[in-house]
Amino acid sequence: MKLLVLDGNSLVNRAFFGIKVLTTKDGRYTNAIYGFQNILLNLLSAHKPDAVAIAWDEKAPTFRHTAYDGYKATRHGMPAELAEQMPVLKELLNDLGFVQVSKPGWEADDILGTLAVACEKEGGTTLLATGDRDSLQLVDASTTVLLATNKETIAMDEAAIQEKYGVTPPQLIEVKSLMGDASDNIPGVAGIGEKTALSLIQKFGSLENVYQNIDDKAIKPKQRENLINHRQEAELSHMLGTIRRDAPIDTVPQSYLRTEGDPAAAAKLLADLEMHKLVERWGLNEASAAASPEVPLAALEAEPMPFLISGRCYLARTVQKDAPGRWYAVQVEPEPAVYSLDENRLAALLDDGCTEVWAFDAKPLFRLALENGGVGSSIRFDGKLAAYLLNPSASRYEVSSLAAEYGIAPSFACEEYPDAAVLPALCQALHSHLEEQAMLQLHDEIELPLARVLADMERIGFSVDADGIRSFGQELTAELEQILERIYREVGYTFNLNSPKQLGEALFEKLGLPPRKKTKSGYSTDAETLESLRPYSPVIDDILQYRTYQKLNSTYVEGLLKAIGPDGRIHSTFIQTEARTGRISSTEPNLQNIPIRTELGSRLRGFFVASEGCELVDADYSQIELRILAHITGDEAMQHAFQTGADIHRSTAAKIYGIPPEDVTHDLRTSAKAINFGIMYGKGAFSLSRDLNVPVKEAETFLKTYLDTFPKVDGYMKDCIAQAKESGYVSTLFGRRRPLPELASSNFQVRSSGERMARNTPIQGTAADIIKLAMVHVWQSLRDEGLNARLLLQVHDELIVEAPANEIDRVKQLLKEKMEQVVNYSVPLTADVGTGKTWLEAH
DNA sequence: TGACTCACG
DNA sequence: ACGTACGTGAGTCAG
Repeated sequence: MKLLVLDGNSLVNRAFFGIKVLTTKDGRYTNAIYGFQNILLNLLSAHKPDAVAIAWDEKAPTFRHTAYDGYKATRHGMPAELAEQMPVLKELLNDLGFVQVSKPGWEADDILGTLAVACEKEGGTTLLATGDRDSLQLVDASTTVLLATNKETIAMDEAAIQEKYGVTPPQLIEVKSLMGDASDNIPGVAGIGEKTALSLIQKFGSLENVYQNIDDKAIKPKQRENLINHRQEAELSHMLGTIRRDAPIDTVPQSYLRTEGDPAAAAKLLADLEMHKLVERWGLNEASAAASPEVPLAALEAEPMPFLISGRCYLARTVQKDAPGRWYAVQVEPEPAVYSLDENRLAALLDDGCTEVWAFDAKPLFRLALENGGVGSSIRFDGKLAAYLLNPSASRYEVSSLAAEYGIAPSFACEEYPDAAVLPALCQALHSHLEEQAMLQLHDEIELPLARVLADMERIGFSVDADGIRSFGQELTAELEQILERIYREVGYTFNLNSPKQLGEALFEKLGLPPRKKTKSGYSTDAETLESLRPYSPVIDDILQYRTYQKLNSTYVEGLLKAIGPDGRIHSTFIQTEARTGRISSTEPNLQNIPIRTELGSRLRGFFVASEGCELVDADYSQIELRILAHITGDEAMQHAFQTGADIHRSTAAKIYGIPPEDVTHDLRTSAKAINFGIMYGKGAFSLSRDLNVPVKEAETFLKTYLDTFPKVDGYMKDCIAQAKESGYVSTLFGRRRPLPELASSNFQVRSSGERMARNTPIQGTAADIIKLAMVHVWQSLRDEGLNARLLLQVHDELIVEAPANEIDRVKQLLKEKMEQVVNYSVPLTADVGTGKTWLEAH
């Protein structure tokens, strides 16, 4: 018999603190329930026990508590977010057929100890799963502790404990009675820590024997004094630290065999907790199907589409790793049918004029249509975009998991395309949710048409001067070699400069520079740290320069060269369902972070060029986020500055200091600029003071003056957070939502972060909405006017168009007009337009 | 795979 | 007292 015993309280704590935020749609916390199941499932599959017992602490007072009042007095109560999950978890485990055990006055680890003894008596073995090192004392020939750490689970048997601590498992009690345990309020002997305690027990074997040999010369005089003075505490600690093995519980190992439980109830509960994947992992699929009302199943096999569908059809692609899957079409009326589709049929369907296409992931369909001379005019709905709008925080959007999430049951069976059976109902559910949440317009007028624009941008690509990039790379490589040689000479040995760990050792150990910040794994060596070390050694300048050059060379020169297609152009992928604020992102390669802030880096933009006979037209919004802030808050002073075309940072500085704008010095303007941006992100006095190089006190006053000067900004931010706490989400001016479960956290850090997201998302998100809508308008106008100019790239507040020479003037005008007129707010939007042969010139 | 660093808005 | 600015993606190291 192999018995697995879980220390429920210890593991649920690990699960709770290990997973940041996880809630159901209506705001119930589920992270501990989820994490605990993960741990349990992993244990089951790794160790395949015959029986499982899950042990829980019962509420205080515990047995050992009564013996010593200080015991556990300092242990924090369970956070409310965890406490609310406990009864649900216990119910779930019960439904899953696990036996749970607890006893008033006894702790989970006493139950662990008791069961280990019981199992051994029967000739079995026991695995004790816990996150608490205390339980290591229970290890013996038939008992192994599976110690869950932050990273992994380590199996600790007698040999492992001997190797790690140099003592036997029972001797760990002796060690602890000397060193104590602050978290458990076990006093130990003052002045004796882990090192001393271990070496004493290694030498003398037990607490008692230490006192028997108290005059031994191995014990230092000071330690001897402490030992003698605190003998009582040591003996008390010994009692407190000994896990009991006689808890009055059922000690027949067979009692812990897993029962059938109530699979239907478990499936229902998991569905309610929105943990649809876990239904499958627990093997409850049939139970959940049985629990749902019977549906007549029409068995269908996919067949090649014999004719054009007229009416509505649903399109999706099979999910497979690292490759695009196969497209299939689902028809509901007049009879359910599933068809496999080749590209020709697909392209025909997308513009046939008598079919309405509801797709899941429309962008590749738009691309296919565009490649075949169409525009995808039949595409009306995209389930993936809908799912993103409904919850932009998900990490992926897939038909199967969304169907489970939205409670969709298969309406027929299709072996070849299992998702086909839920696709129509899923799309309909997503559509009605969008409607309920007033986001249908966002889908119809922004996201779906934008998918077509992005498909076109990906298809067209951005022409680059490959030779130029290569020779720039050679310059960098040559320079890098020299810098590297100098650095090695100055440090005195060669090492891997790309390794922050090795660099830290070189700087702070070999050269003895003063360390500043610490990271989780050693010394911090980021640019800010290095900057502050510049006065100490000339090597710092070289390292900073190396970093800059290395970044340019590996990420940009090498990265971009790899991405050039056979047509000499770079075709990035734009992801519309990634950013939680509503922005789009760019990958493989990322064209939204090409350097510009330094002269050297910006040279790369010179290699992004217009094709033969064309020029680039670049337009970027001026201060779009601050303008949105001015509009959204209704602050008259800020609005006035934008309405009169003033320099916003100068005018902010003038208002704050009560001086005429012309008296604003460069430094004052810089501070105003920092605070203007800081406000939107929820920056505090601490970091503002660091940015501006002034004392925190001064930054505090400055911040307060700002908020007094712009009271509506202050009011807006407060309202924004209060409203978000009330509703659980924030919205942009276009109605795009972002749920913020972090706001309900009792953890200061998590909650504060949620509050900053609540301040920033409406602004960043509204800006994203605006430029997205502008892109749709620009793309459509270029088409309508029969121009050959093409949108190439969006960089959050900037659009880049490639236009034939004869279209330049019209395109400049069109871009500016469409971008500025996309909304009519209380402050004007302005776009600055430039042209040139390269991106560097045009911007 | 996660941590670190750094490029952009 | 907490820890200290929002949102991204990519290259590199090290366990």
